[in-house]
Parts: sequence; structure tokens; C-alpha cells
Amino acid sequence: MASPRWLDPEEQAAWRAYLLSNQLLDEALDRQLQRDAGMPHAYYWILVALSEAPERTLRMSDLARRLRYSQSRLTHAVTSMERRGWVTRDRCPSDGRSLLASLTPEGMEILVDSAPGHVEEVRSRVFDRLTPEQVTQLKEICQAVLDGLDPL
Amino acid sequence: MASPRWLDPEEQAAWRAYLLSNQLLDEALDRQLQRDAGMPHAYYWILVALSEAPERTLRMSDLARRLRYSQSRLTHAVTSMERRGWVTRDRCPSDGRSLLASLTPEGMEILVDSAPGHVEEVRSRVFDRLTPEQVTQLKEICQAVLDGLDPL
DNA sequence: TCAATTTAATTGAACTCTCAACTACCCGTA
DNA sequence: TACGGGTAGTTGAGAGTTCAATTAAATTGA
Repeated sequence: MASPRWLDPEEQAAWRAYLLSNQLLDEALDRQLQRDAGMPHAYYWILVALSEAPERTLRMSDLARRLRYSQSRLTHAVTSMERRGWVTRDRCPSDGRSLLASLTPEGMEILVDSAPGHVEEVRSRVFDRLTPEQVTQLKEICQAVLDGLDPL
Repeated sequence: MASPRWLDPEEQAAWRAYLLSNQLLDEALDRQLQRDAGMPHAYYWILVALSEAPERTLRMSDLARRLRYSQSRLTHAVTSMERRGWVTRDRCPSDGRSLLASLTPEGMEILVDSAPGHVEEVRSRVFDRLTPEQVTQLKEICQAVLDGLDPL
């Protein structure tokens, strides 16, 4: 077994800063959404994805693919969102295996109501603290990581 | 209520790339550690923090502060790690409220065994895909975010 | 045609984390 | 001494996620 390629000091510093800022940022975002809209961050993006789809409707598996959520995770989440009246699930006419998840007016309303506060949180926590150059750098860094991580 | 300061297209792109790369990266790291060492990512950092402390021992509350974990989260995690024999908890002689968490030889061994594989995962997923300039940019971006997020 | 495979989705158990409630101990002060 | 406030830590319930197993429908190919 080859000797491990340890991180050099600069990489260490970057990695620890990354892990810590992520942890705190995720917690902050989750807390804000939980407090103001009673939902976890993952549900917010399900609402966003459905709101952007034609007819505000997507097959469960397409929704899972877009958000890169496991089917199981999505099923559990949508089950909970359906109980709240934000989403409905109906059999797909053209494929008996599929279910079509649709955003209800109530779900759309929740999204419209919560989006401004959530965006403000993201802005104040992240983008207000970065220069335009840093925003572009961040995008490029994340895309570079994604290239090795996201097989479509 | 003022009109929301929405994200511009470049910020949107950066934000979606960030969220996606994070999600996939976290999942990849958790899966790797779960598969190879049977522990979640959070436990790995508890082992690291203890291994770096004098006597490989820290008060629970100091450990929580360092890792920025809630006390409850830490208690639950350490309870599980204690059951596995990786950590012990003993009353602090100088303060009857405190508990001292110590890394056992078994815990140290798990860390030593799992670190190379984990670092290799981090390297291949992240640092192998970034230029040295990007590593520095990432560090600075995360520190800027941390400045607004991390009291202390 | 029909068995085998693949795809869509759900289910339930196990696990981690959050949040609120609680116990226990320390310390300052009257 | 004893009260009160603050600190350290645990507990248990509830919620979300993962993983493996399961059901059901579509597709493939001999």
C-alpha cells in the first residue's frame, strides 16, 4: 500500500474552513427555513423544482434525478409534503409504474411566501460577503468538483 | 416589506453549483467512511479532535465547542462511540459537572486505519481537481463566509 | 408468447440529528 | 448558610435520511 498523499498545510486549511463553513451554513439555512416555513432545506428545493416544471408536475423519478435525491429520500419527503397539502401524486397515464408529483396552489403559496426570506438569508450569509470575482471563483470550483462527482 | 434582493444569474449559477457539489460531496464522504470504517463523517472528526488534544482527552463541552457541534449531538455521538469502545467518559476531578472524553487505543487505531482512505477520498474528489490558486480561493471564500457565521 | 431483466416507486428498520425539558453542579452574594 | 443564576451534560421524542427488501409494471429477447 502506497503511503497516503496527505494534505499540505494550505489544503488542510482550505479543507477545514470548507467543512466548518458548510456545516454552519447548512445549519443556518435549515434553521431559517424551519423557523419561518416549517420545512427542511430539502423540501424547499422540491418545491422549487416542481414550480419550474411544465404544469408544475414531474415524474417522481425525474424529480429525484434533477435534485440528485435518492428515490427513497424523495418518497419520504413527498409523503410528508402530500400530508401537508403542498403536493399531490397521481398515476402516470402513459406508464403505470410512474407517479406524477404536482405542486398544489397551497404548495406554490408556501414557496412564494418563503422564498424572499430564504433568499435574504442566503444573500446575507454568503453573497454579501463575497466579491463578484469570488462568486465566479466559487462557481468554477464547485463545477470542477461536480465534474468528478456527478455522472449526469 | 422591501422587494427581495434576488440573486442575479451569476449568483444563481454559483449557488446551485455550490449546493449540488456539497450535497454530492457530503454523500460521497459519508458513504466512503460508512463503508470502510462503519462511521459517519461527524464521528471521524470527533476522533480527529480527540487525537489532537493533550492526553487525547477533552471536556465534552470543549469538544463540542471546537467542532461546533451541539452538546446534544455530541452526547449522542459519544454514547455510540463509547459503546464501540473508541472513547471513554470520566468525571472531571476539578469540576463535577464536566465529563472528560478520552480516545481509547482502539479509537486511535480506528482513526489511524481509516485516515489514509478518507484523505485519499478527499483528495481525489476535491484537491486533485483544483489548481493551487483555487485552493487558496476556496479557503478565502470559506473564511469570508465563516466571518459572518461563526461567533467566536 | 412468456420468462428474465430492468425500471419506478414504496416500505420499514436503523441511525443521526434537533429541540425542548430536565438533572446536577458551581459560584456569587446576601 | 442558602438562594439564585449560570454552566455541563443527558434524555427522549420527533423528524429526516439511508439502506436493503419488496411490489408492480414495462421492456427485451428467445
